[in-house]
Amino acid sequence: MEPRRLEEACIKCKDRCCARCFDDGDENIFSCLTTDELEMLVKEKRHVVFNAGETILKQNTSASHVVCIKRGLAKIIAEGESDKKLILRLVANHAILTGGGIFIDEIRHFTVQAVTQVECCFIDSEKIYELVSNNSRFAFELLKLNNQQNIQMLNNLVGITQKYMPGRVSDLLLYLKNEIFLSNPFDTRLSRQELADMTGMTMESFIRILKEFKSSGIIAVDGANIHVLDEEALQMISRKG
Amino acid sequence: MEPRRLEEACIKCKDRCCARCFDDGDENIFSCLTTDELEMLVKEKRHVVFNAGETILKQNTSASHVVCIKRGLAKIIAEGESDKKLILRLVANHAILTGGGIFIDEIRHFTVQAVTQVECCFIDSEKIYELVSNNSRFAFELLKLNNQQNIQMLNNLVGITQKYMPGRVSDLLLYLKNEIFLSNPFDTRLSRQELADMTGMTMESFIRILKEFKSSGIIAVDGANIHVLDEEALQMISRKG
DNA sequence: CAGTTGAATTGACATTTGTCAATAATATTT
DNA sequence: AAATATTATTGACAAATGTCAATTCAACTG
Repeated sequence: MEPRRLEEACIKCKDRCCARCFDDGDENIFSCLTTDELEMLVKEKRHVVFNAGETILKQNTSASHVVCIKRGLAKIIAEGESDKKLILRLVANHAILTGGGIFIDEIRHFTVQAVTQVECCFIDSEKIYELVSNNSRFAFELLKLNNQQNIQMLNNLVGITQKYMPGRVSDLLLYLKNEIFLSNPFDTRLSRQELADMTGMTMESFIRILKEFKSSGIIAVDGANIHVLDEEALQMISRKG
Repeated sequence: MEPRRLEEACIKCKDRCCARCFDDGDENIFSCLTTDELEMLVKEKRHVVFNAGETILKQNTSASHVVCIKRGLAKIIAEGESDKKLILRLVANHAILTGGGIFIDEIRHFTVQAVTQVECCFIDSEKIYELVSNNSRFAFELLKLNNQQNIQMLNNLVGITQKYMPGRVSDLLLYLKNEIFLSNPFDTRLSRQELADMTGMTMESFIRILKEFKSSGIIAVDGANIHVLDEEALQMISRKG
């Protein structure tokens, strides 16, 4: 199957692939929808595949759609002045991306870019509004999602402002291992620059910390493949700052 | 009138002081409530006055209530390891504080402390849940509020990670002038340490930048009183990083 | 009012982090 | 495989920021 490009309508979705996709898991904010609501949600959605490196959502564009990631890995980037970038977090499987400005200014406050090939659905924001209006459990779920992101960002903010680089790198490694890849030698698919952009430091500094960890026997590194050998140590370093 | 201390039930609220308070302004998330809903919300609330310096909400305690600030100024603090603090933002007049963990873990993710004397109301979280369930416009407003805080924190994160100290101090001064005090010579009521804690830098560094700005004629400083003389310059410094 | 306390300021210096340039490694193209 | 790009690594150095200690200033206490 060849990777397809932008904006192919999800014709094959007659099999309700999305409905099923949106169904599974307890974490799923769509699990509270009735079949009718799910049908409505899915009806006019657009199923799109992005190749690695492609931009899924662009910061500062208007936000008329919500995106659900069905497969693949993407990075959320806050673009600052000049060329500075901060990667806020990675998103995988069933993540929902509202662009940050939904309900307010309808502007996207960050860019989302595919790390691997990403299969996702574009859903009209109107549908989300409609669901919030008609299904209070859904509103609840959305609030929950929002708050989770808020807390994650708060922790990020505190970590980045209060920890030295080794602590931040530890946090990143633990995050990748335990929250994103869920396996131990894990293949980040990310360049050193991108990893550095997740910690708010320069690539060179990041590489140096990584090297220290490597020579201390805390991790093993082979290219983009990282193996955490001593998680305790990482946690210690994370705590110590 | 003597300042009163914790947890005085709002008996004098027979005059519906809060209903009125919660009524005014378009920004108010309660403006969409019916009279009945407002009565319900206000009925068992507790009206509390905190003196300057007192802790209104404490991080890591359980979050059974939402707090509405009716009068005064408070600071929102993320407490990190050791003694490090990061002041996330200031809240005044009609702010609603959910503690960050509402709908999720019911834990407060930050501390709120009174800067001036603060008059506020404690409302049972259950009531908020009830309103979200029954009034979709309210759910909407709450989502909006959440997203606003999210965006603000995002901007904060980007600023703190990507700007040098002069840029961060500029941002702080503009924030205080244009979003909190809304007047030009403004009296921060905050110590140098607190101002520094809003920018993620040490007090000494903060003082040095302030001194530079002062000797450049960009601001005039007299104790906690700050006068922005050249806002253009601040904006320039903010942009330049 | 003298004495005491805590905050604000300053200076000297150490540490952390970033910058720039060179080199090595890896991937991509021809 | 050679040539070319891109990415990763390293080193030397500069700049930004933090730390510590001394001093000044302002507010409060008795």
